[in-house]
Amino acid sequence: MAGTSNPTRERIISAASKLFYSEGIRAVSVDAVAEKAGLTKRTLYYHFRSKDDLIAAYLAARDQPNLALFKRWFDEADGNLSAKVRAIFVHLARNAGHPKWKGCGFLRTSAELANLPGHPAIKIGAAHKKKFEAWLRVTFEEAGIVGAARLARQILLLLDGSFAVV
Amino acid sequence: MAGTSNPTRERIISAASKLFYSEGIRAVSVDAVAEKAGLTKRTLYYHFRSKDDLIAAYLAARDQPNLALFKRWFDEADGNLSAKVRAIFVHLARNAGHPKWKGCGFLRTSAELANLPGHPAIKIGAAHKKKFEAWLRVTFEEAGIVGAARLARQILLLLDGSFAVV
DNA sequence: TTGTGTATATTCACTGGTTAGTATACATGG
DNA sequence: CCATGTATACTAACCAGTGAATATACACAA
Repeated sequence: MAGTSNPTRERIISAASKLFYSEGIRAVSVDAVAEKAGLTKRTLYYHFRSKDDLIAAYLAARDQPNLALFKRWFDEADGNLSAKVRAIFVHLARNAGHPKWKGCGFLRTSAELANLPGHPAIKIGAAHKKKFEAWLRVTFEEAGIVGAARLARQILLLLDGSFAVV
Repeated sequence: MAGTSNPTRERIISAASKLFYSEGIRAVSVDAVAEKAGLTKRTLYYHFRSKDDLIAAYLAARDQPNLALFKRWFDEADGNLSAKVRAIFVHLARNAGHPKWKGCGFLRTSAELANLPGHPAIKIGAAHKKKFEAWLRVTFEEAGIVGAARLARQILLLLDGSFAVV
């Protein structure tokens, strides 16, 4: 049931994650994911109904860790609120210098699936963004910032811009 | 020779433009482009060496008109420099409301081709961005803005953020 | 004017390879 | 014996790119 961590399933998601992120979703075949995970495509299809399901699971698995990472960057930064927000961008810039950096997985996925507006993966990406924006807004509100919602929105805009590659 | 406008070639690019932008590059087959252009795939391959060539031509064809549009939005806006910059974002926001809006074609293309770093289309996209940033910088410099380059860079960042979909 | 050659442009039919997804059988532990 | 999980081997579709033939147009010689 929900929450039951299935090691095989997680191994598949982990393999998919690496391949989908570095190569792109449409460029990676289900066979390639299965091979990377060390099992057969048929086994993969036992754990996932379809490739679309796998894509959705890939993004869903990135959701929490990604948010947690951002929050950690924020929390662990010294200084006032402004410095903490800046810390997120600084860390991001550092990551972007890494050769494996390929931009935001959520943004890239939604770019690839732009012709499938109802795709579950796109909904997951949108929800991810909304969660982060909401967290920012609440954080600003608790700090007594006026126009917290507006500021959160602007920061998200800048963040998406930073995420853009090329 | 260069500059010789070939109507068939342009018809193909026009068809490719519509399909690539609305559906995504990898989701659109060469056959589909040929059919949309009202000719055979083989004819398409007479005018373009490969699909990659066609992709590059698609982006190259978007380069000048896109820049011209942004400049026009800027030039035709009333008010001071700040208002003129804001006009770009206002127009963009209006476009983004249109149902056909799918974000920035250059960004989306480079997202789809992220696994092919040397692809000519990616270079065209990068050059497009650089051109616009350079134009912004020169415009700011002529207006006597201090830190024109820095400001141009920041605006581009915001712009990319605005372009992001989802 | 007529015939002929040549470059441009277009088509039909095909190949070789890849892909998402499946039918079926085999294992293994409770 | 049965549920869970895994593998082999397949299908049906799709797709980028090609070989070979054909049509059109224009230049130039007879």
